[in-house]
Amino acid sequence: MIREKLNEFYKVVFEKELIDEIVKVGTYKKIKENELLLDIGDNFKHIPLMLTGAIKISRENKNGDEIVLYFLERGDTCTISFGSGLISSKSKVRGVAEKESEVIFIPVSKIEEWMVKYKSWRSFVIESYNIRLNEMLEAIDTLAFMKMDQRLFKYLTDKVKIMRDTILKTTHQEIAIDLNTSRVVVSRLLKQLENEGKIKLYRNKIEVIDF
Amino acid sequence: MIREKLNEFYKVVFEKELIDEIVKVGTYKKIKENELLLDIGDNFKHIPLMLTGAIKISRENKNGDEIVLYFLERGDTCTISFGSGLISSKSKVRGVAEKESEVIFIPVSKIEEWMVKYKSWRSFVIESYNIRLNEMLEAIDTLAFMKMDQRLFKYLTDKVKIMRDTILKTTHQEIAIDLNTSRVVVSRLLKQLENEGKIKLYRNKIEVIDF
DNA sequence: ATTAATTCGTAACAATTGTTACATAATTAA
DNA sequence: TTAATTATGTAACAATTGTTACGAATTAAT
Repeated sequence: MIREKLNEFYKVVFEKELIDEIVKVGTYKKIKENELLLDIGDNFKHIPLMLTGAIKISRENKNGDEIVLYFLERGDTCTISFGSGLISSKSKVRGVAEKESEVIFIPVSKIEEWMVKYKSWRSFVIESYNIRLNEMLEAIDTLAFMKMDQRLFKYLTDKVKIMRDTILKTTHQEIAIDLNTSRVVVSRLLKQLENEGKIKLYRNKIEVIDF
Repeated sequence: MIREKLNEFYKVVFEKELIDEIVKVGTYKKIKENELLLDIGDNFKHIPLMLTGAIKISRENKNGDEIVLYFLERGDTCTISFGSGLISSKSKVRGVAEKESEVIFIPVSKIEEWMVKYKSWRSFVIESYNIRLNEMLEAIDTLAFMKMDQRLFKYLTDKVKIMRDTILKTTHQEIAIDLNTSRVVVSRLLKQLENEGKIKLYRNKIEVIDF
């Protein structure tokens, strides 16, 4: 079962023997919408390989303020500091399923083991890190250079791509939390975007027109 | 010469054989203050191992707006996406020497080669990525959760640590660029910090009192 | 059906940040 | 020395973002 899923989503990358190993030690899991995969401070013994769905990765400070960093998608893995060697490190981010998702969990100990044995795994881990770093850079660009109206529209269009649906089921309050602003600000800017013809507003629902 | 420098700054980490290899293929270089190490878009064939000094890592968007991400220090390396396998990737950040620095440059091709052969190198690369990711998370926290006055003070105290000097030689304009704001805003907030007794202002010079 | 809770809209105002403009002081160049 | 350049201080105002408050519409609960 894991083998089929892996072949469907990762076959271009991994060697036959590596897939055998993944099948042996990996555990397949279905994650329900809004389910918490990992929280800040959890020290994780497994890293997830995404098969289907989408995971929202966010960050929270001590005051409880939150901000969404990026989304994980098919083929992604969340290798944000799995620690190396003996140190099993603690998660710095939160991951919540944005919709029902399928994931294979790999024990952290295997990451380094396989890095020695399999070139494809080595590339995969490094590539994952690079992708993660680029996502972080994009988040930084967004925060540093964009105003709230642009950030909001980017948030909406990003989510449309992730959800593969131009109709987003969400509330202004939820968006406000994800962008670390207030509901009133979101409502105001959404109304503005609607007046510009870029979106249409409904209760619990936003249709993104122009993306 | 490289061997001595390596032993001085990295001996706790690397195996004897690895150090031999670094000595063989690495090139030692002294970087002058304000010298550009790597620019955005450069595709780099070498990664730097920092020995002494400090490198300011920043990001720029298409409009030319800039923002400082973090500083590299002794023992650090800048492995922001060195690419894996065949793809030699382009730099997404800019690195400028904040003061005179010593660096050993390693050909990118060796990174993966040594990851197979040396456990210590494997740990080093992974650790570097993790450190980098954490720096990026800190940058994100700063941008997402702090107001400009706090960001400014953090900037000053971070720089004091890096420069190992409570007197910073800089101008308001320079700070404004690093924080992606305007000179007037920086002057205003600096004056405020001075009134709070946290800093003292001079021409081309800021003394940080409380850090 | 009535009540309660949730969601959204909007006004009014506050706080923060950005911009323009200009004056003064210090430094550098001619 | 004089003139030009650079760095800083500050006022006045604009734009953006955040907060409080409240009403209306919709949905959920009793």
